[in-house]
Amino acid sequence: MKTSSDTKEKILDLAKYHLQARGYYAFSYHQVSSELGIKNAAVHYHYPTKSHLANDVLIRFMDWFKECTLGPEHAGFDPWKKLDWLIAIYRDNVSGGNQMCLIGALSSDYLMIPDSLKVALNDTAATVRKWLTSVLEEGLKTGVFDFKGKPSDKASLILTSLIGVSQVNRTLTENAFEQVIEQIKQDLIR
Amino acid sequence: MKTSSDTKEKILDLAKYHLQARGYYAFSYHQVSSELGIKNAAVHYHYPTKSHLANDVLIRFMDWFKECTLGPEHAGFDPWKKLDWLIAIYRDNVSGGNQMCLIGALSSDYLMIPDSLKVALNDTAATVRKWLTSVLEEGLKTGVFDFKGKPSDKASLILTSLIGVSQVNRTLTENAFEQVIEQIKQDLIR
DNA sequence: GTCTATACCTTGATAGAC
DNA sequence: GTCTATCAAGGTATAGAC
Repeated sequence: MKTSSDTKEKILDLAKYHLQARGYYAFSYHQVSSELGIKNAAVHYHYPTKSHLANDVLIRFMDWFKECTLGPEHAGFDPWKKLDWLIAIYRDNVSGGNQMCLIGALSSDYLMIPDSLKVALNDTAATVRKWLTSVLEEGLKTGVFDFKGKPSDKASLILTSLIGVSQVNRTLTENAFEQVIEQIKQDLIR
Repeated sequence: MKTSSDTKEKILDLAKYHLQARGYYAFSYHQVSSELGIKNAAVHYHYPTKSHLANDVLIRFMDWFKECTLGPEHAGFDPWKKLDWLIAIYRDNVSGGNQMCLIGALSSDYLMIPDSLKVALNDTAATVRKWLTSVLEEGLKTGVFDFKGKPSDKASLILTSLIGVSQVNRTLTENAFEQVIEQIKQDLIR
């Protein structure tokens, strides 16, 4: 059965890709519509404005993130495995067509996005950071991680380096991403 | 004496500001010209295309960076002071109107910038990373820093987190920048 | 060195036919 | 749900007067 939401989902997928490849401002309806074989007006039918579209991309990601991290599978993960799960998301971004982090891609155009989108962006960033903080706290308590400083600060450091490296991976060096991952892990053991 | 390069310099200053505030793609000649009280055609006289302008902003930054780090003043700095000098650059970006790192701002539009600009961007990123690596090596040797892993990996981690946090400082939390700085320092001592 | 004027393109978005 | 047609806005860039 081909439902009406079929195209809507495909639009979200493509929009997410192009948002992460080019950022909010440079991303356009034309990119999405042409790759889908439809006209830009058809995209406007599903998502009246650009900010609606970006907002739904963000909300869908946040829902997915929450579903994963709160789900039964994650409950069985130890802190290292949870961290690796997060890293894998970013590695997929980087290797799958040099994409940036969704949060970073929208943040880099922060001055140009509407306020409503900023709210969703702040929510998403807070959700990820909060989860990572709890993972670090758990690892510290169970002794599998060993580091100085506050878990919340450590979470900010790890998250910003992941965001940063997926932004400049194309610029920095051949293999900046794996270098950063290696160092993140080195700084979690003693 | 008012030289011809007076306006040219002002254009570079403004272009740098707007590049770091909005990224390459969203930044425009109009922003620069209007704030300077001239027309966009006058800017084109000094810098024929957008990529010429961005290129010169980048080159000027790289020259300044090299001049500082190779100059006599820096020779007297210990590794902590050198690191603080780099951090201060980023802190100025963030506090001076929520600007991003110049490298990060251009990297986020990497798919849209011309190849010639990519070269200058890669050069600049390599220059900074190389310098930071040498600072970390020096600190490790003299015993003022203590960390696991390779200095070059550590340099990539620190640099990407600085780039990342100046990108998402406006998104993440109230004081993400100082949190990240605090953790970077915690991870350099034992 | 700066101006006016203009050419040309791409966007986001809307109206209305099918 | 998708189309054609169209619009206004804003961008890069050039030509030529002053």
